[in-house]
Amino acid sequence: MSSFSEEDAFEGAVPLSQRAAAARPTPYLDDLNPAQREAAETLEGPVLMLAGAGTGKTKALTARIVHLLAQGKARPDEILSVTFTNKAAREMKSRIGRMLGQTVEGMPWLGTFHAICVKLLRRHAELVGLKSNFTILDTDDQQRLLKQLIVAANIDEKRWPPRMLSGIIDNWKNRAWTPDKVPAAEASAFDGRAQGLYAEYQARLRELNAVDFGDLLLHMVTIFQKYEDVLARYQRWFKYILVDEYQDTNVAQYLWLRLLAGHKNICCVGDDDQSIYGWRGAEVGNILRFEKDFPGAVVVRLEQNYRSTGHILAAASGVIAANKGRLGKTLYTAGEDGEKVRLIGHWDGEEEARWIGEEIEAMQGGTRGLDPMSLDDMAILVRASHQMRAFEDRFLTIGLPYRVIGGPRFYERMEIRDAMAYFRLAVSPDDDLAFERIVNTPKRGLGDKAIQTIQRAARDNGVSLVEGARLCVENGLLKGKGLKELGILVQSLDRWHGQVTAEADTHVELAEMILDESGYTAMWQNDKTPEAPGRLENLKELVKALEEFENLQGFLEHVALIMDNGSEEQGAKVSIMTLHAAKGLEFPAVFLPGWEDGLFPSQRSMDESGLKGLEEERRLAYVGITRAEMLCTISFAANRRVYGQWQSALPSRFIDELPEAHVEVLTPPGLYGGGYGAAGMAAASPVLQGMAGSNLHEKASRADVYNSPGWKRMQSRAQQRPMAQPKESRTMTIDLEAVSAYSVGDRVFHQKFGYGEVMGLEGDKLEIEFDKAGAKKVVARFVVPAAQADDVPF
DNA sequence: GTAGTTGGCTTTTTT
DNA sequence: AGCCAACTAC
Repeated sequence: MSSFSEEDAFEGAVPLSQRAAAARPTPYLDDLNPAQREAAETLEGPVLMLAGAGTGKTKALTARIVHLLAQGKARPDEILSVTFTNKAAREMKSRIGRMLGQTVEGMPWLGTFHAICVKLLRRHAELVGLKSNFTILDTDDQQRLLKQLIVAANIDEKRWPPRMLSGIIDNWKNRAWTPDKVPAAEASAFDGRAQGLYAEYQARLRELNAVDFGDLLLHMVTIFQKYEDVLARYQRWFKYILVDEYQDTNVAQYLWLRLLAGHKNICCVGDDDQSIYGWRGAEVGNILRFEKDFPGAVVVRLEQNYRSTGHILAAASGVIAANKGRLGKTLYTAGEDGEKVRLIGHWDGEEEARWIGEEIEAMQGGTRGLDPMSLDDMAILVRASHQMRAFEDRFLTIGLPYRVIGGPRFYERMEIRDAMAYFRLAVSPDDDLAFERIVNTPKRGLGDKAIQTIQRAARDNGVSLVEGARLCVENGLLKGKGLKELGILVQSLDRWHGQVTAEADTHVELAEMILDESGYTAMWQNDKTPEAPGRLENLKELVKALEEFENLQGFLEHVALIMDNGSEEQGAKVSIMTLHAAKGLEFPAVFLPGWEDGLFPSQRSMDESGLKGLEEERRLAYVGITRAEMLCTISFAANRRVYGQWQSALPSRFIDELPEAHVEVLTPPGLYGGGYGAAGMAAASPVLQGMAGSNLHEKASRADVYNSPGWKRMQSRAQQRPMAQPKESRTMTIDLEAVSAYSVGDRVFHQKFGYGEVMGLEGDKLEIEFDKAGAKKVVARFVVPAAQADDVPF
């Protein structure tokens, strides 16, 4: 064994790390600050590590694990170390590996709650009526199953959509309520039928030998509560427990941890100020209650921030201070104050995107007075994903490379899920959900009626759908094309299953064969839609990913839990993502657009959760600001199109909570008269309502912003830097005229698509047949008459 | 059984 | 506005 072997540690042989470190017994503790060091060294008893943003908690956490190992307190497989995401687990693994100077194969219990629960549940599945080879359903499978139950129960699925039911059930599972434990107070949910449907759903899952994500934890909690011997065994086994992002734990996870920890050595790491997942069941209360739950707990505060400048930290602290019921931390930095947080207001969302685009280009070129910065070092963090669109549109037109983080995941794409369904069926022919998914994909002439026939045959005979299909074929219960095709499908499934078992070919070849013989690849090859080539590409990637696994089973096992994104693209790009997706990340320069009341804080959040919701939004603001290392720019727009309707809004109340001393106001008076914050806007707004976009400067109201240092600085800068204002008003004029400016037959030029001819007019959009790029509908202001193409600055 | 059309909904997201 | 799901017309 080449790695840190379990036997070595167990037999008492001195591990390499320890031998090499004989002179300095704990080199991994050397560069920790006192708080980090205390967190890493307090091994016995409950410890709460309150780690503010950017205070090096992962460093402390990894040092703690290394310390445990080096001190011989536990073997690598006796440490339970839980994270929320696979990414976090991976990072932790690689950091421990780096610290130890070797790979960490001996830490089988470092992983996500779900991954660890799968491992445990496979061992004890029979205790909750499952077989150990149960399948894990994702959200999509779950909802389709619920829909079937809703339809079967004769419930109007319009009024009571499956989505809602799945939400209710997830919620209950998050609180560790099995169907029989749902409190009476909740009985009215879903027209009073949720509880019954929940019970039915669980029964159906058991029939299918399947679990959903929530079940992974729920079943384990059930087992631990019911079978003391099983629990005791794991309590003894896990000598030390570590939990990352403790503020994000839900009730089920909390119970799971408490059961496993007993009253022993548990170290929870988290930050109550960064709890932003309340809406999916996270209980901030868990971290707030820690000292009560674990008497004698040592609380260590990590407050020295290594990420952000003084002004940025002060601004973030100022905002979060408005929240009640915090454990309380004071972040400080030994570094410089740096630039103040910049604040700017815009006329509308498009202008905001335009301005940010220009700022990014300026920063990239070093024109902002700072050193040139890579696009990789900049990020735009938005509250809701639909806000990304404005930036994508804008960046596409100016040719600024960007990447969207967190969009639809690779394994959630339709073609991948279809392919996976085929693989699942090949491995386990009784996977009914997979069968339903692909039985008519590609089209085999098997519609609703045929599927009902198959289902009836299966149900009547108490067999799986594949067997039901076989019966239908044998007894000629279907007709024509469908019958023939179904016969072929059943035969193919038999053959593939045979090969999985026989392992005659490699699984990669088998996978290719399945996709080929099923006609699935051909389906996309014959598809003329623009996304078809991409889908084929994804399928290739899927097959490539298979190579890293021993066999199909192993692959399916992993994929259910590890929903990673596809390959990383090359080249420097600006990142665009939601605030939620940004947690845990950091960037030298961060843009925080859309700080308007109703959007951020989100109206919905406040309506649904009141003060609690508002406070979570505020934590989100805190998370956003603390992502920035050097430069943080907050912006808002007076007008924005929401669901197709123009709406005006006031600046976010969080803007008023920013401590003035740490903010520089950039708002150009041409656009906004007011000082900053809601008060200023309220005054400026009526004026703005009446403006058509052309004469913005004349109508702007005067206010104290003219006297602010920020404005003075702006003015002095206006000459060095082509600022938004004069250029914008010109572009806006083009906007308004654009619709009428073209007629059918005009030759036009588009930044990205090149030259083309106008074929039609549609609102503010033009239908253009581009010479190279083909037919497209393009917003009129993105094109110019072909004759002017050379001298229009985009 | 499929293709085009209309109507409702719209935060955040990991596993 | 834009997306998805369900419905209606072939």
